[in-house]
Amino acid sequence: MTTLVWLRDDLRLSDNAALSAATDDADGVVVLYLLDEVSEHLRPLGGAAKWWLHQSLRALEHSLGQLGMPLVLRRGAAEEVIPAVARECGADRVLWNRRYGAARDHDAKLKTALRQSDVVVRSYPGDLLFEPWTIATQTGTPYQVYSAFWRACTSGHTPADPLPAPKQLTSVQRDIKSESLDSWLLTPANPDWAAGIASRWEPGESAAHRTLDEFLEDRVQRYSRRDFPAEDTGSELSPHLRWGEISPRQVWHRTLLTGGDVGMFLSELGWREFAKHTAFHFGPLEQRNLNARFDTFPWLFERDAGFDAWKFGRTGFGIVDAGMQELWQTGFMHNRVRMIAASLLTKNLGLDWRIGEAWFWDTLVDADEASNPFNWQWVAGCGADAAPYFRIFNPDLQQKKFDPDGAYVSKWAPYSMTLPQIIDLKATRADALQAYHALVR
DNA sequence: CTCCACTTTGC
DNA sequence: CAAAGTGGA
Repeated sequence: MTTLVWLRDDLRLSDNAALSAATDDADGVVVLYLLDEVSEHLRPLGGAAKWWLHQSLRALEHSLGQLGMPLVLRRGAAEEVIPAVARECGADRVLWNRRYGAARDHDAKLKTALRQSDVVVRSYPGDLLFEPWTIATQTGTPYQVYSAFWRACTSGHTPADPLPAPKQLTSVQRDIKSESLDSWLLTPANPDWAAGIASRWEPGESAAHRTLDEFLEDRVQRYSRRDFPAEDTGSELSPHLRWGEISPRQVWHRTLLTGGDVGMFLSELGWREFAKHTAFHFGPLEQRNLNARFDTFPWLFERDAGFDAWKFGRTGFGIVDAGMQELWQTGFMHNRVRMIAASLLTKNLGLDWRIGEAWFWDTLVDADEASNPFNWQWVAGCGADAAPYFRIFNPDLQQKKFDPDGAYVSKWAPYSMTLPQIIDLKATRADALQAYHALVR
């Protein structure tokens, strides 16, 4: 028996069910990563995500290499390339870990096609704590409210124990054709805008675990201060989770082992879970409003001067400008600052949330198919939330509250203090309230 | 059916 | 302290 393991959003060796299942194969294993930029309905990766992917594949190549296992790189449509590679290496078994977004239609089709040509196909739990179909209300419908969702997850379910990394894998004897990672041009060359990203982040499985260790050693106990962006209490795990360099099950169990006041952190893992379950049931989330009532909402869809100012942190609202600079320079923005920046775009500038979501998609190293549009919709008011339409952040007040000594603003956008504010908060707030009110009336 | 609870915020 | 609508048991 020869096994093809197809890695996707699971660029790790430990807690990788598909990879572990291949260890019993003595004839040989082929491990493949496929860059699929042609299949329909797959969202093209943003620039920052591509940068991360490149580094993460390098790290994966290295750790597989220590097991004597090459990483085969291919490009093309999964429905063509996977069967072709299976034929090339004489694989009679193909294994992968599940995806829960738009790609799962392709996976399902491929599974059927491979089985028709007598290839054994098995899929395993992917990058979630719980399979989406196992969490439902008493009437069997998906949850639409976070608190009830998370309550249901945490009472009555326990995430599976993580699997250890395989100790050995038998590589197939023959040479399987592989493309060169550099030829994919995932990292920018001219100009190299990724320097700031590279100095903040280290992709790869071992860095992911180091990041978790450092967080659990100390910052997790200050996590109640997570709303203060200058205090660096975040876990910094989001991009590692995005690429599956670490699994949420590993994070969950290691965190509980640490003990202490970890509930608040775990519930952030819960938000990630909720976004992904919501995308599974109702996605894709990046185009349609979850709440269809908002389909007639008069958001502007113009990438105008206001949008340009927002993009590059020149709005004159310090905390927003600082966040946008942090994003542009390092591929990341603090969670609360994301909410404030998104609120300014959707409520005060009156722009369509999809415009802001697309910018985040291109610039965030943790840009996630579910979390990113889910959270934008939450702020815009059309998402999975029973909150009132009049929840509009005031960036000046938010700054006073969460960056009281101005440390965050002076770190990222000290120039902002002298800029004029591009809109009048009071007037635009009133406009937004009126538009939202017209919708619910 | 009724009742609780809701990543709130701004004033 | 009020703004308000609804998911979920």
